[in-house]
Amino acid sequence: MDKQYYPVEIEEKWSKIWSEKSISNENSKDSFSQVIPPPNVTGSLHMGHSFQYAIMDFYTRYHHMSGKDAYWQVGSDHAGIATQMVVENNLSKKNISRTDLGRDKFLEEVWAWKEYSEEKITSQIKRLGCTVDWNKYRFTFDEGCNEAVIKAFVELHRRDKIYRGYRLVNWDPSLKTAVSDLEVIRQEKDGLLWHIKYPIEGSNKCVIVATTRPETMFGDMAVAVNPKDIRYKKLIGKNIILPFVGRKIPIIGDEYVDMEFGTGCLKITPGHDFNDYEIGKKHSLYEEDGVVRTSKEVSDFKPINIFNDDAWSNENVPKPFSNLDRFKVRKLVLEKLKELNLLDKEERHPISVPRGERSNIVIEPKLSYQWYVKTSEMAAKANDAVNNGEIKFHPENWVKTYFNWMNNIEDWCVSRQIWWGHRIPAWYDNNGNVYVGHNENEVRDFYKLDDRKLSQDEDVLDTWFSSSLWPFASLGWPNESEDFKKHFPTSLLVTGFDIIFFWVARMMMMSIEFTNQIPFKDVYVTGLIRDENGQKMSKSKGNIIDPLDLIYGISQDDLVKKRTSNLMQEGLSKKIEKKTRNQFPRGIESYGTDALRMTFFSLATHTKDISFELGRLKGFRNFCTKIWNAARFIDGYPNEKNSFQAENDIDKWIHDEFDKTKVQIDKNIASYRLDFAINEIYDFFWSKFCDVYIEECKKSGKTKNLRPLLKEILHVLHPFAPFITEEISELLFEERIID
RNA sequence: GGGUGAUUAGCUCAGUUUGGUAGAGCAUCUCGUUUACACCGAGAGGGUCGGCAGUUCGAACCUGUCAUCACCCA
Repeated sequence: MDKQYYPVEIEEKWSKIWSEKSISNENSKDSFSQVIPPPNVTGSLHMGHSFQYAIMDFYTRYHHMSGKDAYWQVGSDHAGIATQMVVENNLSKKNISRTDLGRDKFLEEVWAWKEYSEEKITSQIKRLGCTVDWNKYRFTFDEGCNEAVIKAFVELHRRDKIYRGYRLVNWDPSLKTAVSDLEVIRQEKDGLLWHIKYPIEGSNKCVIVATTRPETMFGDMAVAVNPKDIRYKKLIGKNIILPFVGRKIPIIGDEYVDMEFGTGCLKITPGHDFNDYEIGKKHSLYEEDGVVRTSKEVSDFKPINIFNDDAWSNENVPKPFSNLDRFKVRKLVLEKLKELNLLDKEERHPISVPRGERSNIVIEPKLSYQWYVKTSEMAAKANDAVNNGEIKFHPENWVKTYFNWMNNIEDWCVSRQIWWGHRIPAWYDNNGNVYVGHNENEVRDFYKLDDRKLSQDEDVLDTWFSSSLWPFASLGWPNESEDFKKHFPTSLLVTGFDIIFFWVARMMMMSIEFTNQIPFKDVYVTGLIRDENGQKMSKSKGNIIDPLDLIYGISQDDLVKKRTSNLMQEGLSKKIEKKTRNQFPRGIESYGTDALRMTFFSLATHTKDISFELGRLKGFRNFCTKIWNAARFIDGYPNEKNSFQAENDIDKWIHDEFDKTKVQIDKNIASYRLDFAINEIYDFFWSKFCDVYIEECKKSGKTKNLRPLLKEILHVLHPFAPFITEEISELLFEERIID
């Protein structure tokens, strides 16, 4: 054995071996299975991935070693909007837009990018030593997944659980697509509340409405007051003449109006606000010849839309306000209102601004046709599975979060107006009739259509739609594959709390819908890896650490270069460089994968935010070195015995301690407390095996049990630190632990 | 507005389910290089467990309340 422990050499050797073979106990009837949360093909893997993969790999190795047929499905995610944005950004550097290329050419670019990113990601997963079978690799946009997606969509449609509707959606004006409510991030901000005078028809009086969005006044269809409000009660039924537009809009009474808020008068803009939409619908507002009326027929409801796809004002907005960006419209409206003395006052008011998760642009509610999945019935079944204990969350507390959302779940908007993704299997004829089917021929057949011209829906599906099928689609569904039969439902899902709604809940709904089975039994919910100050790691904060840099080490200059290249904001560069040089005066040392892995386990506590601190990593590298040196010491003694046999009190003591440790570790593993488990083995190995037992053996000279005991310990240690244990096993015992 | 979580040694965190002398890693200090390991060994210092009140013989842990911070939903 080398005098020094060089993790990098050892790890490269074993990760290559493991990437070229798969482990399985094919003959075992007992299956342990899990699917990887497929990483997005948007770039490379970060700390969060490595963290979760360490846990998944731990459980795969552990269950494999206990004789189960352990299977870990590997793959990656096409990540619709995210990937399309990356490719668009790359193209924009060459001054090419996606519309310049057209749909087909653009998709070729995305596929090329996918190959590039996929290569990077898979090589990283391999380098981490993950025990997956690369022959079974899947991609959420491969042929099989496409088949699954189409089948799921068509089935849902034929079961009346998917529909096309015209309503208000969260519209991202920069990406020009609808997004789901989950993809909208709300940002608290200091804003202003404007009080605007609206003249009452046939009088010289006004009502004053308070609004945070004066630019939407061109879409106003009513002013609402609370019918209990004695100030305004008598105005109900009268009309307002909308400034600039001249539209006559009614004053309506609705309990929804908060009398305490603002002036107690609410302008109703059903085309551009979700609450207003509901009120507008309730009163069935519609415009006719410049007059807005209410109706008893919901079908009469017709909101007015004042913006185009890019959130510029459209032809429903009079000059000079038309054809302007929404924020310019606001500015101009306020100016003109002031001129007309219709702006009563403005006051400070905290507002929450909805922004696109990906684009970070302000989301504009917009009326459009979209496809929706009906969720209530599916959600109820998923909830049953949690309530009756079929699916368990670890830590248990996360069920609260789960139910918090599931009990208020809304229909899921699944259509996206982008190009990269599963095309919606719907066709339209020239009369606007919609037909859903597996392909055009099947559609004609199913609907018994003549040879009328059909054109397919241009839209694609939300990425999470395909992700929601992943646990069974990746195993072969809708085909009755061997993997599906043997490994579904899966045993365990390891994922972050941030995607419980996006992913976990939706997998549960879809799985029960299509397989009649739960997708997984245990959900191991992990926290999110933050920097040493608990801050989210992000490019713009300049605090990102690449897991590979912890494994290999990196010089200060290279780290600075990595953190400051490709920054969106130029000015940040100097600040980040200074901070980085301060924090890492000598760059980052090489710690190795085993040390990183064990650090992750020790951090896998029950908290949401996990601060990653190098001190912890250093401690586990020291531990690896300790293991190496202990093995090297023991290697100095001849192999005299194949199994441990206690010959004296200290032998009995250590084996007793070892047994106790194993019991604790098994318990901790079963209850998903790898932080406890790693502490157990750490303490046993260092404080008991090394500090006491080896020292006593040295003194007494009774060293025959050292080798056999080490061998036993290596097996327990292996899922925690696979590389070093496998290397030592080979060097000392000429045996593989995992084979 | 509704919800969840956090607050413990200089730093990063366990410990709270089943109340009973406060733990780990890193950092610090002292001593040690006689043959596994200085990424080491022997030892040491360091915390009135966010504040207040209560239950109890006894509270980091249970109850109430306040404060600060973070996140989620509307």
